[in-house]
Amino acid sequence: MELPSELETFVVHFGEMGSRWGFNRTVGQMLAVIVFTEEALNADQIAKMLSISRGNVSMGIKELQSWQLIRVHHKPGDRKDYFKPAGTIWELALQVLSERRKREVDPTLSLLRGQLMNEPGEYQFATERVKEIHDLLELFNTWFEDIHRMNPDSLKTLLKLGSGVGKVLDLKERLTTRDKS
Amino acid sequence: MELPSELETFVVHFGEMGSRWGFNRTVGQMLAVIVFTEEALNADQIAKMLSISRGNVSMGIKELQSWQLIRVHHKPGDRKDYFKPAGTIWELALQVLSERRKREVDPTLSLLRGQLMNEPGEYQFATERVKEIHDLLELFNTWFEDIHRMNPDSLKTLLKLGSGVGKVLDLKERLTTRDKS
DNA sequence: TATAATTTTCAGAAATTTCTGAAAATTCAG
DNA sequence: CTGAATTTTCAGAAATTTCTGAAAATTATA
Repeated sequence: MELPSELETFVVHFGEMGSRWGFNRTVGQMLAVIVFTEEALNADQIAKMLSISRGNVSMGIKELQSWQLIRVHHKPGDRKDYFKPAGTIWELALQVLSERRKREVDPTLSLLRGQLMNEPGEYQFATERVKEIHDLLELFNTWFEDIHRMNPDSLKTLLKLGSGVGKVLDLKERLTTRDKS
Repeated sequence: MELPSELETFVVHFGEMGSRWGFNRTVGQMLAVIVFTEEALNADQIAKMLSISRGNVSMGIKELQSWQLIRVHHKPGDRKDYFKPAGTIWELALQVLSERRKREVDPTLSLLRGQLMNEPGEYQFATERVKEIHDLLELFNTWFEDIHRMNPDSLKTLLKLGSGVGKVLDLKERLTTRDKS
């Protein structure tokens, strides 16, 4: 199992990108070979394709599993673990977003929450900023949770509509605010 | 200008977070002191508050400016540069998202685009994945661009609605598809 | 249970990133 | 212009992250 040179560009690139997503270059490359290869791959194959040590692959696999991006498969009569993507491209993308939200937003949110509990109000200016950030993240969080539950097709429709949703909202407004006028 | 110990927790925390957003710990801490402090700060004050070198502050400022997160101010009779956040918390958050999109999505998109041009179709499986990722990112990109233009209030409304939008869409569907039936 | 196959761990090495601080460059007032 | 104030640069040092590979642990087979 060689890394086809046609794929090399992608693998290298997704390595670079991976490091922006919260895991390191090698882990990004591992994800790339797993996603772009049709058959499931075992650890030795991955090590060989990327010219990295077996131990490194083991750690990378653990990382990708903690992100729930890959899944283990077994072949009859073979004791090795084989790995495949944990879903379609669409599902993987949502999963990356979801994990990043968890790692980037949640810890901040709980810190801010805690602080707003105590905060006796001495640093008024700072406290106001804390409140603003808190509300923003909370809003984002519930929105994302909500969105994440939608089935892919509705979600795609929604994305395609973009800010066009604004217009639909106006429409809804006109239709549902009889009580207000 | 001392760093009030009440703020230390936040500054440290936003340092950690900063490194998840694409800049390093120190740059994250610099952003935090600038955002949480009411008066504009100069480079020496920032260096002192965070106990880092003057040179480091200079580099951090450049970074934060490249992200368009801070802005320089001047005081009459004072030649130093003073820095303030480049907008409200809401605007800063959008700006961070916007820059991240630019740095994480755009490069991948152009690589994929280029590849789909050439690609004579030898690695069918991989090519399909390339196409899927390409379409997904393209969809996300236009959606974000669209959304980014909305004024904060409409955007807030939209976020609050969350997947409730789905219901509104159904409503719209029923109201606008007379032509189809 | 013994042993062969496989995976995981982790100490130290290698690579990368970040930081310092002195020197160079820039800016501005007189 | 001159020179003091300020900012920027960047080589090397320090800190951090990632990687290797051999040993330990685990798992499955016979």
